[in-house]
Amino acid sequence: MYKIMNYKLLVATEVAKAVDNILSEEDIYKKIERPKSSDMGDLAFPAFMLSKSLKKAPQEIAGELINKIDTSKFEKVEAVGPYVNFFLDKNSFSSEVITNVLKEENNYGNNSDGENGNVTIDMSSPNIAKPMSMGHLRSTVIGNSIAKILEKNGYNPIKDNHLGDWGTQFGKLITAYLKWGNEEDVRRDPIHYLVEYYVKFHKLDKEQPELDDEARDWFKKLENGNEEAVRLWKWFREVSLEAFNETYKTLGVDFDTYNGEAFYNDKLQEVVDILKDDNLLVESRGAQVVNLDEYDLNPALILKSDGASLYITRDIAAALYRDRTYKPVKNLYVVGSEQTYYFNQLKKVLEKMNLDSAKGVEHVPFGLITVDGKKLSTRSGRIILLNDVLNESIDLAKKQIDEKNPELPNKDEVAKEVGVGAIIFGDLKSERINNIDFVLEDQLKFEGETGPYVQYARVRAESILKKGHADKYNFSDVSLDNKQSWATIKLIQSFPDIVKEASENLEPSVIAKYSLRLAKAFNKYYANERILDDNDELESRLALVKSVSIILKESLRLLGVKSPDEM
RNA sequence: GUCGCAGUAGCUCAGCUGGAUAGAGCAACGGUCUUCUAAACCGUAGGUCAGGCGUUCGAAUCGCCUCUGCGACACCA
Repeated sequence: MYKIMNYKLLVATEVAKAVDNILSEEDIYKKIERPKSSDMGDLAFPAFMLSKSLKKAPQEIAGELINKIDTSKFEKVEAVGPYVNFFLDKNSFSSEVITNVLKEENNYGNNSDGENGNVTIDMSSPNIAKPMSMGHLRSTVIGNSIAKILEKNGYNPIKDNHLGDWGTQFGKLITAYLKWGNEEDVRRDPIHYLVEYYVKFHKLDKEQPELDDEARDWFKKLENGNEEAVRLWKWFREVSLEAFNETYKTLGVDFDTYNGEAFYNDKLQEVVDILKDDNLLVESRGAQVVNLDEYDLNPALILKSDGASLYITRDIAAALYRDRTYKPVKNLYVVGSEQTYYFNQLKKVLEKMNLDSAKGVEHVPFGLITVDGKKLSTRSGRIILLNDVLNESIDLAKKQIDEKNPELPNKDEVAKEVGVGAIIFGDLKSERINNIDFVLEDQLKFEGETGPYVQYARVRAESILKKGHADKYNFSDVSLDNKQSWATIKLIQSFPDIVKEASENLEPSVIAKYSLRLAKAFNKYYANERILDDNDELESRLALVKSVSIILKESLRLLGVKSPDEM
């Protein structure tokens, strides 16, 4: 593989030599920083830490250092106050970076840190017979992006949709359906009608408590494998999943497994047995619990006092199953931050069980979505339907296309890519832990720091490449030596670091923010430089444009956002 | 009450895990399309980094305290 030069290391080596190794190369390397402004150079060494051992002012040290440092490998080295600023050789740096990108193409930035280790990702997890809301969007889109980021870092992600497809609500649903339901309606619009029945049930059961008895009875039948109950359950599950898959298709997300809660039904007894054998299970207030006092946590309830299992029982079964099936190096749960406490408990229980993958269990929390500062809930009717938001965004994108580029061939396809891209990007661009107070107009923005902004930057790049017949060049001799392109090139060079950072922090926003920076730098370049001018550097400029296009597309791909060639 | 997360421009957020004059986008105001797609670019204005104390040569960043908001605190998921 083409090995790109590590410029930071180069600086560290030169500084270490110049200070006669008073500080180790490693220590210096860690302290090297990137100046905010490019007229202060490309890399800088702050001389503060030398002032104690040399007993001199850092300004003085910086001034002396520039005379000792071998400057031949740099364009310029200068002392500014307490800093030694290094200016890289633009020509060779640019040439090296761009040649590398064009060679690697969308593999640029790949690394093998993950050593092909399996990573299970518990994500999305909508409830059967309920609509997907904006809350599900977050888990889906964050999980999807993390999977792609991990893959680029050499891991093998396994996306598991942990469907909410079991529980007492199915007793209610079956009861309601048999009383008021209609097969044709459910076929036509499953979620809509199933929710309607469910809501009706909840309205009436206050005055008709016999409904609850009936529901309980149906759930019991379902658990015991009653044919009618199982048939209906399977059917509800199937039609719901079809509706979900429609949404997933729109979002461009797929899964490796759909092991919902029901999948673990026959695996719960073993969990209880194992906990008993390990003497971890104790009785408390009539329930079976795992004590977690030593971690300052409340006990984890494994079985209710009536003997029924709980959510954590299934999660333990799931962790056990994943442990055996995949031997994961990480087992991630992309679930809202309100469940942090719960996941602390889960992890500790798994550790007490000595599960190999317990150390790799990690909750990947994200902030709450609220409306007017209040939590969403199906019951209160404060809910935002994901499909509605996506459709509105797609419609708006369509309008924009009709206005700005009416001749565009595949308008509907592009409107979808832009509209959906705006929603996904909007969700991923800020740190996932931040809460989001939902305002529709905020979501439907296509200008400024948005997905469409990044898409548009690449569209411009593609347009130039087409007009300049870029495919006839082989870009063998790239040389760019001007100020306009410099910011863009430095960003391109940093992409592999960004990919690592995103992976280490499990943070898609790192990629999103990077893509904005690159798009912005490119737009600026585009505005100030005539790329298609026929002169010496034409080929090199096209090579740069091509590199930008490759990386913008790859960045968006890592976020799960499509990148149209025209818009 | 205890624990967790957060508090940076009118609004939404960055600030590279301690460094140079705190940065973007939106909104406001002004400028730029006979030339590569104006979903863009340029400019103006906007700050007690919630408050306090401490560590340090140096703090928006680390520690402690206070205030404010949100969330979680065993038979829901």
